[in-house]
Amino acid sequence: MGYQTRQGVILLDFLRRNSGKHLRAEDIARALEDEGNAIGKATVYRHLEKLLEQGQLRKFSAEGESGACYQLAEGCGQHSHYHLLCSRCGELLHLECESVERLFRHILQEHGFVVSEERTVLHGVCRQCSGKETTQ
Amino acid sequence: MGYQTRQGVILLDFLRRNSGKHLRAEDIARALEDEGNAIGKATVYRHLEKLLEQGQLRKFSAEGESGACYQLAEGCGQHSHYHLLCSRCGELLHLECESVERLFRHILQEHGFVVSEERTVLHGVCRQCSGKETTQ
DNA sequence: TACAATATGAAACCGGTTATCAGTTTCATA
DNA sequence: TATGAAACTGATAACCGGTTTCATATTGTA
Repeated sequence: MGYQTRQGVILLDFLRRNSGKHLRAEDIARALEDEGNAIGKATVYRHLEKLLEQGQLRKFSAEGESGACYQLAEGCGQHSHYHLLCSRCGELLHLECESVERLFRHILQEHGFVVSEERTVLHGVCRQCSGKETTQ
Repeated sequence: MGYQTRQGVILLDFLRRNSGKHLRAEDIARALEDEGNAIGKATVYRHLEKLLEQGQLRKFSAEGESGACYQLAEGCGQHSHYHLLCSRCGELLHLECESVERLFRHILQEHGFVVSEERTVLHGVCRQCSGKETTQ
């Protein structure tokens, strides 16, 4: 269950070379095509799905934008930290905070749910953006 | 700007009778049809949109969920609730928990980030699934 | 009542994502 | 090497939540 394939390698390599960016499936497919390593759309989605299941990838949907964004979850050092995604500017912030850990422990103990810090992204608006015009 | 219409009344009445539930547009349309008060899909969406603008309704659109769900915002004293998504079984759980609210307040005060409970989903593994074989 | 403003709903459309399925690739074994 | 079963691929079609269109119907006021 899990052969190594040309496409899988190409895709993972691409994600690594572009870690830090927010990639939409569509963009990935097109970029690979431009590089001369076209991979079928369906295959791209399948690999992204697999990486998600393995927790190697994060998926989130930016407000207003159509379609989900993906970002490799690798690295991310030793200390546990949490992710905050600003819906306005798209910035993914890292948060190290004892309170978050405490909450997740609480949810585990009181509600029986194991929160995966790797996969979880808190959505909202960052300090800079909430300072600006709150339009809309 | 804003005639009172049969459909508007029916929809709001339905929402009131079902406040507390998570309603997806699709479900609303079907339920009304079953009650013999069918309203066109487009009209349902239009009314939901209007209620949202007026702040009478809250919309939860989170990844992992298929389609947005709506809930009347009336009362205001009402508890917020949060979403837990189990990566194993795909179940979307609703959590009402003072601790979560406290954390979000903390993140706002200490880290300047406004967390959107509407869009945030905590990913992880639910009680049932973590009981079973941890396979994979 | 008359009529302009507004609302309705069937159907077409949209764009991201998923399912289908015949053909291809991988890899352990012979 | 050669084989074959399991796994993977990819073009395409289907799906799905949501939006737009537009001819028709309803509302409220003058």
